[in-house]
Amino acid sequence: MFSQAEENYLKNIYSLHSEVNKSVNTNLLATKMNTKPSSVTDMLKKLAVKDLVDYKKYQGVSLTDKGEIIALKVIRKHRLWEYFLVEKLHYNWEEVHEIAEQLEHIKSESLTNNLDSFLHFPKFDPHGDPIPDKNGRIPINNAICLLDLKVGNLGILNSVKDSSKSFLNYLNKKNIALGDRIKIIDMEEFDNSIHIETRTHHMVLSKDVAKNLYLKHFK
Amino acid sequence: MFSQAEENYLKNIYSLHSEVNKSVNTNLLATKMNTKPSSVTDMLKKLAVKDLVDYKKYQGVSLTDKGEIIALKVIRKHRLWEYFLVEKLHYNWEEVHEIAEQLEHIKSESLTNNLDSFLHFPKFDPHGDPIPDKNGRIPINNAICLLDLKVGNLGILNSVKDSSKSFLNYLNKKNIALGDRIKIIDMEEFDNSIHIETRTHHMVLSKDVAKNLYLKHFK
DNA sequence: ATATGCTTTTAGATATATCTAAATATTTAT
DNA sequence: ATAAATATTTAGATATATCTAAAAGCATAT
Ligand SMILES: [Mn+2]
Ligand SMILES: [Mn+2]
Ligand SMILES: [Mn+2]
Ligand SMILES: [Mn+2]
Repeated sequence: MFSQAEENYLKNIYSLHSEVNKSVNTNLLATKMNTKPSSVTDMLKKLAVKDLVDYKKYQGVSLTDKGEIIALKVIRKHRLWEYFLVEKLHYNWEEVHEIAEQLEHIKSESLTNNLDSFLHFPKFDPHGDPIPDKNGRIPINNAICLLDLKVGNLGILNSVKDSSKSFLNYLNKKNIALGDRIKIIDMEEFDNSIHIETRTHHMVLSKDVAKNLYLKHFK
Repeated sequence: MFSQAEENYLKNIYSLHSEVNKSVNTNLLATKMNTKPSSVTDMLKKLAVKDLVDYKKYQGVSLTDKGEIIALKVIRKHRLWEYFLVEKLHYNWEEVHEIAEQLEHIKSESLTNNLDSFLHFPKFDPHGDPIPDKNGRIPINNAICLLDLKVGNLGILNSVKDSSKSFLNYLNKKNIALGDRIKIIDMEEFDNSIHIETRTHHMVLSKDVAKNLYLKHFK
């Protein structure tokens, strides 16, 4: 039905849209997808013709209902496969995103749903991201970015925004994992670095790390 | 490393080669791959440049060692995924080939080997075809085509050559499955149809059916 | 309100994988 | 041995997805 390239555009438009909450612009999408703005423009025209995105020259792009349905299906497959890789094949959380980038494009509704059932309908992937159900519904996730908390707040690490090997290996090295209790000891105005306390350690995280950590149940 | 198109050519050259036991010709490959002879010629040139096939104009094609290694990896993945789909996701044997056509192109050696281990290193796929191990070794399978047996011979259905939905649904309807005992009651010279007896039924199979059935342990 | 710079689009090129139609080589039959 | 039939390749076209370089639109700062 849709090519891998098209599916990747839809997926990335979806995820940028949920970050910026307004129509996504060409350069941002190009950066995110590691391609050139001119390539993005070409593809957006094509997706617009297929009624998958709303796109007007120079005005940015957003998904149509039809486009969002496709995006959510790809995201559902991506996260289900990641869960499979960790739970059944014993991969670590830093190894699975790359492989799931391929598996997310396998076309078979029945495969997706049978996999879901085999895994007992998991609600979250190994990075804490919610898995859309077969109707495209996602549990709302009110986790808050570590950067937006205040000194003294306490929370449980709920999810990571960056699923790259390099970021997750950094967390591994620092012994930080999903579910960890994190307390904010201090925030440095100058560089937005954050001094935190976990159950076992004290450490200072840079802004670039903190912006990818999302917490829940804080107070 | 290699595109899906290239992998599909290598796989099909491999399987035709093991059928005809001489270099594979353009038209045969075109028919098998549902494409045109001119497309085949184009691709063979490309594969020859990459040293994956030996190809001389008008002389047919065969795999180089390098090409055979790739082909066996694709076949290994295809059959492991088929086994997974049947054993873990409870698909029927007629449903899995199509999905495996996609899964066979996922690129990750570790995924293939972890899947193999998760499945406890199966030796045969749901159609009775041998699964190459991680070194590309295949258990030799001396099953014999039903067409090549004689009246009075007795055997166990070992594998099917055609894994298409339509053929396997035909076998389902006739209540024929791998492992069934089959005895040859009569062979009709005129149209090569074969009268067989299973544990429960008598039936007549056409030549087109019989040529896709392979038996073992006959006498 | 206009010039400057940033963003976006267009024009034209490249690479892959296909196709149809025409040309050429090989095989087979007379 | 030649002609006819068949198989294969070439030439030229199409579709997708990308790129670079140049042109055009938009935002904003003086
Ligand atoms: Mn991921
Ligand atoms: Mn992808
Ligand atoms: Mn198969
Ligand atoms: Mn394939």
